[in-house]
Amino acid sequence: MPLGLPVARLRYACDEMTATTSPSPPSLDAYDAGVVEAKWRRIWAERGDYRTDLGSSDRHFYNLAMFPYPSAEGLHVGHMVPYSGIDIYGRWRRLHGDNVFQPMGFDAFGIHSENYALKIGEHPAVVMRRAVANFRDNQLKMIGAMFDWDHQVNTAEPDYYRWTQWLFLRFFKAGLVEWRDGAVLWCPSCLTVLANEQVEQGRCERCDSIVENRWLRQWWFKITNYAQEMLDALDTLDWSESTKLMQRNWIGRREGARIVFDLEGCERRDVVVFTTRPDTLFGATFVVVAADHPQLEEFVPIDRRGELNAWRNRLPGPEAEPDFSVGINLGSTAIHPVTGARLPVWAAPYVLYGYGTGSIMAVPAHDDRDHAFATEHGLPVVEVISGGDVSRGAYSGHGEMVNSGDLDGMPSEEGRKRIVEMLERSHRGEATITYRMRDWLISRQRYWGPPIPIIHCPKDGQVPVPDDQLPVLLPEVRDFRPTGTGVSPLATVEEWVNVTCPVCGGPARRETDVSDTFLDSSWYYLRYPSTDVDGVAFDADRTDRWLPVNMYIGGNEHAVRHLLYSRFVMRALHEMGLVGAPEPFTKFRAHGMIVKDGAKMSKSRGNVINPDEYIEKYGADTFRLYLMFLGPYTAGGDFRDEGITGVTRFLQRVWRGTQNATVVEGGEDAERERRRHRLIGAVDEDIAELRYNTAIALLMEFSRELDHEAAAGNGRRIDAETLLLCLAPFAPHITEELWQRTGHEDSVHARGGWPRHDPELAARLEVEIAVQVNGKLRATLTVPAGAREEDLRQRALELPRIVELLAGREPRKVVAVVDRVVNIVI
RNA sequence: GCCGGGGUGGCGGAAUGGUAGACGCAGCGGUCUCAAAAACCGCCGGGGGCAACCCCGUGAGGGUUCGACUCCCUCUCCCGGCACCA
Repeated sequence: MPLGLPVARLRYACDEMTATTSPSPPSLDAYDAGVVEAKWRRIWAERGDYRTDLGSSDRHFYNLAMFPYPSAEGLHVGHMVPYSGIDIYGRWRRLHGDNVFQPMGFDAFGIHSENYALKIGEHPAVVMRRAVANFRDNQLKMIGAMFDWDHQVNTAEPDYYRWTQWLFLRFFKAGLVEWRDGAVLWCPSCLTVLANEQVEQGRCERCDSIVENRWLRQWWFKITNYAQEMLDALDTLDWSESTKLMQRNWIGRREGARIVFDLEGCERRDVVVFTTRPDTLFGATFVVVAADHPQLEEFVPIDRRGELNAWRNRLPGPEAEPDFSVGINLGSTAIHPVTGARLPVWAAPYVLYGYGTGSIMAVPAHDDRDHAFATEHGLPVVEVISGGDVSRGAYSGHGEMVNSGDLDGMPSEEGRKRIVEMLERSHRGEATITYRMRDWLISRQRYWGPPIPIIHCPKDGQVPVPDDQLPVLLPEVRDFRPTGTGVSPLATVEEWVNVTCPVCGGPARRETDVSDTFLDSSWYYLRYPSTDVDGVAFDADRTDRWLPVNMYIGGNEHAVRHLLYSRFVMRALHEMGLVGAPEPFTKFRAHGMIVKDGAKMSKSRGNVINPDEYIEKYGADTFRLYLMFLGPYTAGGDFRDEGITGVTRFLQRVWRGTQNATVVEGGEDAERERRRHRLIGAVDEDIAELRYNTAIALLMEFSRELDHEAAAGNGRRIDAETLLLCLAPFAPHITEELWQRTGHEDSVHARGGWPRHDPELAARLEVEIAVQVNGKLRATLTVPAGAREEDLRQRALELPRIVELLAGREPRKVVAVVDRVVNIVI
């Protein structure tokens, strides 16, 4: 970098600094993170510093990170990111005066724990209790977060799942639960059904087995009732845009039309199709019904049913790559609703029963899949929108209509409206909206979950277990292995299954499926504030006071499932009048994922980094700071520990600098006050935006300057205090110790303790202006802040270097920007 | 394939359209020391020059602008999500 006089001066100043820098006074003992951290964790716990008064009407702030799924492996480094991140945010809010509630719990039910228990041959309840104790006492408590352990939650304990069952019954009574047959995805290894969100590319997300299609009677939550509301409400939420976008895509709202085609040659009289492109109606050359359509037999002439069923039994599974050669001509005929043309009716797996109406009008000229299918089976392709070359492939853009009767020559966007109007007039169709999102399948044929609180009575049907008989305890069974027959292992516990019907008193059987783990976690944030209230899932007063959650941090891997289910549950409860707010999380930020060698950390990959050893070796403060300093909080990245010594040195400097900064009187120094106010303002802004890495960089810079000043004997006490307060959210133990050592009796984390920031005092008096010639830096200029453009121009043009470069030429133009730059164009 | 996000020193990363590389790691040089470690200080994108300085440089190419890492277009690679959704 081209540097002139200022550098020379800087060098000189530093040399001087070297001379005056002396080792720490002998009275200063060495910083021992282990001792300091243990001491303060003990004191905080004894004093109950972080027990929240939930009844108080103070400025409340509900600060939450997604709770962990306790597994035998323990928490890895990646888990510590959200917990450190939320704690920094919570401590910062507390310093700003909020009454912060920051609870923690355990998502302890579910297939993951159960699979592990099966593997090691222990009971899941035993494994779970051990894992929870390890997570809490050996790991979570070690990071020095201000979790309020008086309000922890464990979804696998009866005092929690009692209310999960209660919640199920509220939904049941509100008509939001259905027991119905449906095509479900079945994992042949986990031996249970999966929600479609739990299937990735045709494989089970837990065990990677190829999933199968099954037809089972199952419990469903009607989340699709809220598709539009949940989509609309996204606009009101302060969430990471990427997360909102994923939810929008998942909900998948599509505008289009339903169109009726009469049928001939089969039992069924007509078929309704859904299309997003009604403008292509004239290009429909055949109709396709989903291969998994439950009434497919009705679409085929009676004498061909055997053939159809034989074909159906040979279909490839759901994991197969799209194969457009698979299809069967059903032999019946569809009548085009406008032209009256006779179109063949086919069945194929490329059409899905679960979306739209389960049947389509195929327009091979303008849809890639229809084009591929038509090519495979020799079906006609008719172009109805110009703009592409339909002999080579489908053209799905817009254009001018052709081969469309009276509409020829019209832009297709316009034709779309005209065709819908035409269909509505003749009652052959209507404009409609369809969503990609499906209902939530919550049945699991497994053991380790809350039994669904329903009793099947031969006379009264599906009868809810009365509230006063909750919880339906999960029976202790010796053999909890999944059966693979489509029923849960609970079905083998005869004395548990056989009950009397609450309505008629006759013999009846319990529902033997348990509910999806995501149901447990869809309402845990409602439980935290009320864990100490008996007799209700969540106390109305507490809930109104504390919900919605003000800040929620978690991984984007839960962007659709957990966050969507939670929103649905909250919204439904709101509509039932049970909670005041329609949305559970006002603000949500996804943290970045820490990976190791480019892969997600997991035991199976053998790349798990255990945080315990780092905390043991460097201390929790250093570890927290290091994780936050790795990069932008919301970005994530590869875990390396090469840089951790930088943080160690930083804390050493803080330890030394703050204790040696003793100047109280005569420390009025306008320039240092300016620097101090700048620090407060900048750190404040950075924390608010979760820019923890840059906040730490500012603190490092400040601490080095303070350390130099302190070593020279003129470090200001007020600078030390400011540094400690601004650093406190990141490094809670060391700052508390130093706060005490520098003569304070209260806590550095006391509510409302954040240093006052005055933006005017933070403003710079002098600024350095870049002087460019044709956009290239040629000199700099130091001027009073706010100097006018005219003055900047004049001063710049007088600089010797600039005079030299101009060599007498007259500048064509001189651009000046206050406090920034002067650009001389020649 | 579609929808997002990104590509900046040896490395992690900073930069409201205005001095690219803050902060940190590693490296090099130094202070201290009998020595080493620790700690502290300095240097640290590439090239040229004795020096003053000059040229090049934010994935590639083009554009807008007095001025572009930042805005626009095309391409490319990486990461994430969705994926037979009509």
